[in-house]
Amino acid sequence: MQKEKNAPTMADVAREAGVALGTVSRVVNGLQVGDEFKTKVEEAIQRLGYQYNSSGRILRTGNTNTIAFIIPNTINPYFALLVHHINIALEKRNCKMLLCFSEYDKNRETEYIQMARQNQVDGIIALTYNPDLTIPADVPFVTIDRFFSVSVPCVAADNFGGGYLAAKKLYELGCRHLGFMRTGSTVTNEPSKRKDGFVSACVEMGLPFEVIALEDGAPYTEFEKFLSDHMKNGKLAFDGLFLGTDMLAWMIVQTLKKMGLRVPEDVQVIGFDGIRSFGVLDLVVSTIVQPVQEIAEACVSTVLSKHLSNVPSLICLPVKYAYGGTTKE
Amino acid sequence: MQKEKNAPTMADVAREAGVALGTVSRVVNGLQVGDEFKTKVEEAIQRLGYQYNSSGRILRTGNTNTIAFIIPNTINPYFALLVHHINIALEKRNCKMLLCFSEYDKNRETEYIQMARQNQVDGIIALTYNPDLTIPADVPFVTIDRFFSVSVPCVAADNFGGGYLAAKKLYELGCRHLGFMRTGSTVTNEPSKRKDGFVSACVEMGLPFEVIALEDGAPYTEFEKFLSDHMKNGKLAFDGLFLGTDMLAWMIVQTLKKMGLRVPEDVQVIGFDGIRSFGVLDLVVSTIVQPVQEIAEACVSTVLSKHLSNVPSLICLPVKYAYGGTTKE
DNA sequence: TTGTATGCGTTATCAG
DNA sequence: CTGATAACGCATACAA
Repeated sequence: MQKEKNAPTMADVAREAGVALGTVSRVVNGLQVGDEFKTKVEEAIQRLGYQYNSSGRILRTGNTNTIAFIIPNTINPYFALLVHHINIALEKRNCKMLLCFSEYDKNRETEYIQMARQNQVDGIIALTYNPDLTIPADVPFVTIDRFFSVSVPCVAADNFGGGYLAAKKLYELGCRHLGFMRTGSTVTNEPSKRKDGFVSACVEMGLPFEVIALEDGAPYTEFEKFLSDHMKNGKLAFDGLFLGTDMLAWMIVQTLKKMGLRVPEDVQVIGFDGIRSFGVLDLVVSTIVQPVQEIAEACVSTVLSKHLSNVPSLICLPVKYAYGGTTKE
Repeated sequence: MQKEKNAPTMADVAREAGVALGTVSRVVNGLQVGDEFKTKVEEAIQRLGYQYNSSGRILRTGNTNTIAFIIPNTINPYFALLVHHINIALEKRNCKMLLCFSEYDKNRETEYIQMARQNQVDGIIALTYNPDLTIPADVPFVTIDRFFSVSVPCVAADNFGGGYLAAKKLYELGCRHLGFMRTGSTVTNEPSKRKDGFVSACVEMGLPFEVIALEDGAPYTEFEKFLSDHMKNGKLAFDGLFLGTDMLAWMIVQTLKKMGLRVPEDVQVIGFDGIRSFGVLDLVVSTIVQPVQEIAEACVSTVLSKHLSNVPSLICLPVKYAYGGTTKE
């Protein structure tokens, strides 16, 4: 494009219209210009097919109106949803999104942060599990689901409340022996609190419960073993299960069915996230729904706020329960 | 960031290191520099925390190493997969991706094309259903699944072959009365050929078949009506169904089950795309798998090829059948 | 090999 | 209200 057949510049337009360079700039930026001049310039722009060059503008103003968003990938439906809503929230504010896929890779994350700074982004939003990520001090930085320090705002769903709600809901639906299963990063992060809320509710209600928490990468067979270890005479010890994510919940439902158990008749299952099949159809399982849109809004408005100093360091947004076929209703 | 506390520039580094501006540039770009000078510069860069400013470089060189990718959204799992692989293919070539979500909106598409040009991108890859999109002549442009003209390369799966394969496969698996259902854009595009391939195979095999093709946005109830119209004494007229996409296939499977039919015992179902639940688990339905990675590779290598003139105008990549639980196997 | 100087396209500050 | 001109940060052709 511009590289081959060098594109017309403001100088070209000025020459074509018979006005000064500055006047063209003023027309392009919608500043006060005499009607006569304005039309002359606009006609010249049409004739030449002029398009303004953003690098010139950025170089001069230092303003990119761009936010980098660092996320593992877009394959995971929850991440896809997040990307979607972050983009909408940014567009609303006339901002572009520089999307960076970390693929859960530590080095990629730091490279992308560097790249973002080279591109003069106005801020960075990141969802990362990297325990020792160095956060640049000179660019507004907001994280999702992961608390670094009070100087780095973190936006997250009310994970504790969600866990609490799941246990309460299972009880309401008739469950009397609960189980929690999850796989997660070794780093303590906000989603870890799902367990805490669950345990807290169980203790409060005086319900028996068990917990199995595996590290990311642990073989799924360990969950299967956990379940079969709790089978007696074709009956599972649990009548209600809460899973760390919808994905795990979905996998567990398959496993339970293979074991000859009926969901939700024999075991009720609640996941976490609020994933729908194909992104738009029914919920995959009964679940605690993350307020993705609100999370995105909070991230964007926080990262763009002029004074990061008087912004809360942890923004915790309410979740809710939704029926998705794996509970009685 | 750089906006607040203006970041160090090459001039600052040069001053700090006691060398000339050009020397710093040469060090940064990895050109031949005397060892002594080189270390002096590198130390200065460290001390100042210098990061090069990409707008300066772009303005000077005209080279962005960026490709714009225009796609409806990231919610649809197939699009998510595409984004994933396009990004990988670009990274491999040291290119960045400028991701643009059209949300199926005509105006957004043209705006994004304009934006891409303003950002001096080296090329554009687009998946669009806009019938009358104006394709800029001065920037390499590659489309996915949609043929515009011989001067605009189009990359697509072998949709005709996929439809043909689906019909053949259903026959092999014992089906003797086939049905095809799809919903799609009114614009004739590559995916439209899925039907043609299917019909072609049916005719060739002398199999009875029926086709229902609705426009995008048509209510799903029309498909339900189509199915119930073909029920006689609790039996469906079809024993094999081929659907335009995995999403539709999945929905139809739910509907069939609600109608009291067993899949695959009573009706076998094949979809198109190759979607996995949560992006990484099992296939959602038996399906014709799109070669997403190859499509992404083809798009990227085509859009980056220096001489677009001697590039094929339609790149058609082979598909394959995969079992996903909705066929007998 | 290193230093110097110019220009990429734009905005902003001055004069007129 | 408009015209001329100086930066912005960088790569590079040319001079030393």
